[in-house]
Amino acid sequence: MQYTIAEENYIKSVYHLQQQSALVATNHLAEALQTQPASVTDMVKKLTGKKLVHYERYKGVRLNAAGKRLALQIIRKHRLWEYFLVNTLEFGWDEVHEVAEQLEHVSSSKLIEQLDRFLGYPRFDPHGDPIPDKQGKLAYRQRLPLLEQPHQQWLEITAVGDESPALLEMLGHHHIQLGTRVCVLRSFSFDGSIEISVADQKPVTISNQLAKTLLVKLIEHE
Amino acid sequence: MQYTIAEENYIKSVYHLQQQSALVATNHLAEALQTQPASVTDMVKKLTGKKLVHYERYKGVRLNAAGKRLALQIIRKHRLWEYFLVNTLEFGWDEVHEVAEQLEHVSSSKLIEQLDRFLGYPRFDPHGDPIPDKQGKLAYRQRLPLLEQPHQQWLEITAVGDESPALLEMLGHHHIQLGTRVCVLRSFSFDGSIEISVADQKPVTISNQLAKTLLVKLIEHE
DNA sequence: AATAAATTTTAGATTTGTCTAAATTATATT
DNA sequence: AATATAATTTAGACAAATCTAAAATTTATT
Repeated sequence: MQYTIAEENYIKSVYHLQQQSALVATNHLAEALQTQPASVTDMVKKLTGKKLVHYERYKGVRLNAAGKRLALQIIRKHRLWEYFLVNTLEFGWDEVHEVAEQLEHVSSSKLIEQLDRFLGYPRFDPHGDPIPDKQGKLAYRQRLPLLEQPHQQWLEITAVGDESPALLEMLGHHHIQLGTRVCVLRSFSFDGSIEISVADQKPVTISNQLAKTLLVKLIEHE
Repeated sequence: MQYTIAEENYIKSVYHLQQQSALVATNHLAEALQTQPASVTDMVKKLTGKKLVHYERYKGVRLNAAGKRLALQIIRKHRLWEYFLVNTLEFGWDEVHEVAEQLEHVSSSKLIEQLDRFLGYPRFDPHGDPIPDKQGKLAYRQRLPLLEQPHQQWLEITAVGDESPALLEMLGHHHIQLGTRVCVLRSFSFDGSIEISVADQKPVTISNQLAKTLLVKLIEHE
């Protein structure tokens, strides 16, 4: 079956909001989709009719198995396009979201399979989020807030919490990218900032806010 | 200004139909767009309001300067995507139209400029049709029906008259592609078929229909 | 437990793009 | 030139996706 762009956007939003709370509230969806709660109620009824979500009046929505499958397909397309835009067309991080938002609704399974192949079956998008494979499987990788990591332990940046130009600028300034290795040296109680080593550069201090936005994995031994 | 997908499709159709007759009839547009004449009248009025076409009741439509500019932008996107699908993602000729039809409506000037750059600024799409440049300029290349060419003259296939799987199969059989060199040896009055040399292969006979569909340019001397 | 506040749904309207059927205008035929 | 035929437009309706305002339900507060 084919779905409209509006339907696909709702399904994707429900998927993302479900990560936080199993039942998604009408107002949350409305906020995420920049629309009115009344519109959400209407659409949710339609999606219920199409057997993509489970819905109870005044309670909330959640995806059923078919909805989850669809959501993962859309997210797969979105993230593959983001990877393409950054790695093939040399877009910046912060410029890809809007465009991928449009490209994700192009429907052609051959297109997406060939794109995946061309890109070399990447498993993570430019923000470190996993790209679902053809079956909807997500690769796992630790994503722990840098802020809360033990000191004197080498870590690798695996993802970023947002995709704003402001964050990209900040990271450029500190020569930090996905894959960069860092090590927490100490934390300052005054403002919650921390001092870190970045690869083999001399130590720098980064704000609490930045340290919360950067996600890392522990480097075991190597 | 941003246009809807429906508006863009109308503009593109008017552009193509204008190649045949300066004023485009309501019924022709309806046929091309697989819709009802009444719907065409409605939309044409809207496009008139948006200052993209000139329209006179019961007479017909034609694009004005702004409409032509828009049409060329859409065609540029369509053909660049077709080129991408064939040359980068290894689609067959006959599989690209539908997908390009969707991709052409993705709106991001950066996307299309970067795609153009990545592809090496191609000037012709996989069917031999010219790709408008950023300014809407079309490269010129002869496209003469192979059927009507003088004998004993080397020719190069520059374009094909349709993009059906059937034609692609036929060309594969004869080892003919865009760029292939051919030479007309003789014509048969019985069924209008012609005998040709294909590159350095031994001569073959092709149907009148095929000879009308293949477009060529004369090879001057070389 | 009663009531106030917040959330959600319903009812009715709007816009976009389409449709059918009827009316109008242009073109072709006798 | 009159009339038949074809093409086009108008009028009125419909589905999708949205909106506002009012009603219903749930949750929080006293």
